Amino acid sequence: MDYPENPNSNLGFSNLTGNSDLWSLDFELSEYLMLEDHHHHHGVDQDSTSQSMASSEQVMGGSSGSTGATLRNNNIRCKDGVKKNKMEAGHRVAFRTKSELEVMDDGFKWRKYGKKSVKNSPNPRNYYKCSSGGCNVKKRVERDRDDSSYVITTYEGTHNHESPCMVYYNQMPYMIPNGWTSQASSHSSTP
DNA sequence: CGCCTTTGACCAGCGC
DNA sequence: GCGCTGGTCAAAGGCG
Repeated sequence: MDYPENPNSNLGFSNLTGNSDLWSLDFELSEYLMLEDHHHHHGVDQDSTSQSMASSEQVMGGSSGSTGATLRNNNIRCKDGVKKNKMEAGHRVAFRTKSELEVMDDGFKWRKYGKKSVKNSPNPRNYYKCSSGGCNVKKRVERDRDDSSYVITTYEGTHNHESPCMVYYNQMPYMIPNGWTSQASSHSSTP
């Protein structure tokens, strides 16, 4: 496993191509959100994070406007925002995708640790955490309360390890749908 | 046998 | 201070 050093591999969900069936079903990126004080300018920076969402913009731009991305433009808002500074551990990104499956394989392995129902929403919210030891990345998945066909996924934190199964295609990280199962227990770094 | 989901309890922050 | 809401824990069970 000798992958080139790629700084933006922390995101994990960088590029979604039509390979993964799960995402390509109705994958349609209506909206992305970046919280934290990580204010980015409009398409100026070539930062790793912006690169990932740049590819996201391609998806949302390329898809037909049937969904009306701006329709729900103010639907999702950073309500929690930066109320607390304790979680400076990483960035926070929220995606709103159209999919029947709420659990999308982004190349990482997650362990569910909680489920709560949100007020004013008929659908519960699921809390996941990265299974890798020492990795504190958390993920929050809920369905849009207006359109239950949409799924809002919020990533929080930065992975301190590579994606269990990621192949680098040209310059872009490229994800394989579900192949990580075979090498889940490669090494245990925690004594 | 190990890892994962489930589910209620617990806790902390905020508003009133 | 109390209640609400959201986030996490942890025990117990399930599945490969």
